[in-house]
Amino acid sequence: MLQKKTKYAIKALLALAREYKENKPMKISVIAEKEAIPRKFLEAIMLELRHHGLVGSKMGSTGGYYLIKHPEEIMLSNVIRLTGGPIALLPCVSLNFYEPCIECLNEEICGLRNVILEVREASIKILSKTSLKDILFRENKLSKKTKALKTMK
Amino acid sequence: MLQKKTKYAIKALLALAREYKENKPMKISVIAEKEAIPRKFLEAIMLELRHHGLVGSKMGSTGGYYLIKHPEEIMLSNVIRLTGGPIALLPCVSLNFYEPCIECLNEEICGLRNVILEVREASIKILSKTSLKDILFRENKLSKKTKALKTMK
DNA sequence: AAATATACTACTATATTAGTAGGAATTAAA
DNA sequence: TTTAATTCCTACTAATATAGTAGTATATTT
Ligand code: FES
Ligand code: FES
Repeated sequence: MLQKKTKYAIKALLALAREYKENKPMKISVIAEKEAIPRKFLEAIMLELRHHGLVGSKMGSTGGYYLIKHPEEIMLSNVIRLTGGPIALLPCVSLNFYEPCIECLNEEICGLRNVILEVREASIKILSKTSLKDILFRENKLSKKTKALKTMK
Repeated sequence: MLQKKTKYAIKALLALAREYKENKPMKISVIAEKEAIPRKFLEAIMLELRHHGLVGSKMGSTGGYYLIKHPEEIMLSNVIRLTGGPIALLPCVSLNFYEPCIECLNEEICGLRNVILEVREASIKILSKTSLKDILFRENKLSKKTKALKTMK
């Protein structure tokens, strides 16, 4: 499971992406309210995202956060990894959180690892081609669909 | 990430599967040593697997555990779920550990959920078609392959 | 009866996650 | 230049989950 931190980060970035054209900073308090994220916690998360170069910030009374890259350049796999979420199901197949399996003497011939590797590849394939923009696009598509369904009733 | 408990469970079941033809019980102490699993912990895990009907047991001096189903009938997705490991990356897309996302007012139009759903489906697809027997088969294939590579040198 | 297994309950220790408190530094506007 | 509003940063705390252990009861074979 992804941590809440990761989920909050994604939602916060989506909030920024929705108003990206203007590229003016959005306040933490605004993001927090829009996305229902604990304010202080979000503060810590945004700071971390800035340290990783995903967002920029402006201090002072007209300050806030803004995306540094374009919404179509920020991939889900990226955000997950930056916020500390391993995608792999086992440490022995994780690129960024690798640890050997002490019980398995030989990784190369481990059948379990081999399957889990396949799962990771399938997951990464999706997550690394899905950008913030793609998610917003899905949002639109989904809300149109449900609206259409409702009028049909 | 999968819990150690889940990984241990899979490895223990694989140990039973390797000698399945005989279908005679294998002692916890033997499994624990073969797979390098803490003995007492494995005891608790095997007990749980038995309660879930995956293995049977025999008490007494010639006792131990044995598979109840055939190795090709026990799917990885099954073991993961029984030992408490959610496969989904978010609770809102988990079949067995479902919880609504309080911050997302409407699940149906949540773009993030939509992507994570796809990831889950891709993972399940692999995990639910891979049985213990399949893993053993991979083991064989992999060890033949690495052997061949070594002789080439 | 002795030896040897599993069955079961109830802990403990450790690590991780989620979140908070409080103040320093910065900026803009009055 | 003061004030208000914001991010920046360090250092906590609380809650939860994971990993693993202890000890004893119960069953089975010899
Ligand atoms: S090497 Fe990781 S499960 Fe075997
Ligand atoms: S409903 Fe779960 S992330 Fe939106």
